[in-house]
Amino acid sequence: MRVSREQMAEHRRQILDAASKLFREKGFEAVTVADVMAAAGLTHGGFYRHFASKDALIAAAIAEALDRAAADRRAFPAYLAGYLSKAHRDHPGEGCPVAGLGPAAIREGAEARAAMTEGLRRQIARFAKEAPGKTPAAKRQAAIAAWSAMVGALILARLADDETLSDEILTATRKSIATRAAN
Amino acid sequence: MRVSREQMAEHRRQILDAASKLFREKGFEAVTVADVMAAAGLTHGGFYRHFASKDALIAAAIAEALDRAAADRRAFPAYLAGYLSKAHRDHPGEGCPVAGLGPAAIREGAEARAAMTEGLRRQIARFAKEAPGKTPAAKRQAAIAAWSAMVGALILARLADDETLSDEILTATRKSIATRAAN
DNA sequence: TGTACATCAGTGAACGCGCGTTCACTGATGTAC
DNA sequence: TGTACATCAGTGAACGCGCGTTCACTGATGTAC
Repeated sequence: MRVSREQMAEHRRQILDAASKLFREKGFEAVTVADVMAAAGLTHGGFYRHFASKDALIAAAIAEALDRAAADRRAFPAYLAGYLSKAHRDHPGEGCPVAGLGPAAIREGAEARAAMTEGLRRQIARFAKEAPGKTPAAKRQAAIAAWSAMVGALILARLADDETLSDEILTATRKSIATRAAN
Repeated sequence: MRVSREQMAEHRRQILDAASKLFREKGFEAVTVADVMAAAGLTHGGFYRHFASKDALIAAAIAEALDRAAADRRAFPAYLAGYLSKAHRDHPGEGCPVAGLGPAAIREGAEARAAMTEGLRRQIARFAKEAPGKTPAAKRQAAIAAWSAMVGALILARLADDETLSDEILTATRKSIATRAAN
């Protein structure tokens, strides 16, 4: 049955939230439209009143997750500690969309990649303000290297099936970046 | 029709090579068993004489690609330059299996993840020998941080749809690691 | 070494399941008067 | 403000395609004698 405009907008938000979380946890392909709708408390048939296709949902979910991540305003040291933490490693559903969705987004449509690229730009610009270095170029270089290492370490830590090694990857990269950032 | 034992072994190699390349290029899910067999010059029906399932092929292809990558014996500076190059970024099919298959392997079976973990260990141990640092622990920490940054930068460079930004990610991370390694 | 037979790698059609998408229908919302 | 009607968000069954897997068959390989 028909629902109010406010209700429909709320449903759209629920669908995006569910998709964004499920995609980060299981990947785009392993999550079905029916899974997303069920997680949002709806049935799958109504999906197409909100999105033109699953691909459109993927692009929208990426943009949504990146926007939310950009709202994080912590200073770099706190951000780094949270990023390379066990909690973040173990909860990709609520975690960084670049690490969680980025590798798969390489093969997604133009819209998805454009959103990701914009997310990268924002993150680099944000880190560059606090990065070590005498010139703006040096700061930017340090910001890029730090961000690469953070994303890489989180992915490798999630990949390692040995917890000791996984923890070591987080700790070593965290310390290495923190040491440089303190200069 | 039946083929000789040598021929069959050769076919198995061709299947693994084709799979390893196609998976890195398009991902595990976008590549079908029929795609792999066609790339190996065979028809799909014969696949199950070689592997028990597509999942078994995925695990075998990961192990195969990692073994081949481990055969690279270049010293760190040359390896780094090749790793964070445009050629490597633009040809994932022949590139690093950790960056190309690792993120997707997080959601694969235990065998695939175990092979990846072993690959990580080897790479870290290899880099640690040449890494900067006074103690073995410091060298190992530097090796982990460098490897994280390399994998992360390659993934981010492949993700960015703007070539200028993508090149910048490669160059900035390469310079940053090289500077540290020189200490 | 040659011959007869069993084995089995590879072929291509077929099967069956899962999933994205469509559709007829329901009934509450929104609007026109 | 109240009433009649049109709209349309959501439902759940159904469709159809793609893909992993199976299977009967072929004919060359490998083996027994």
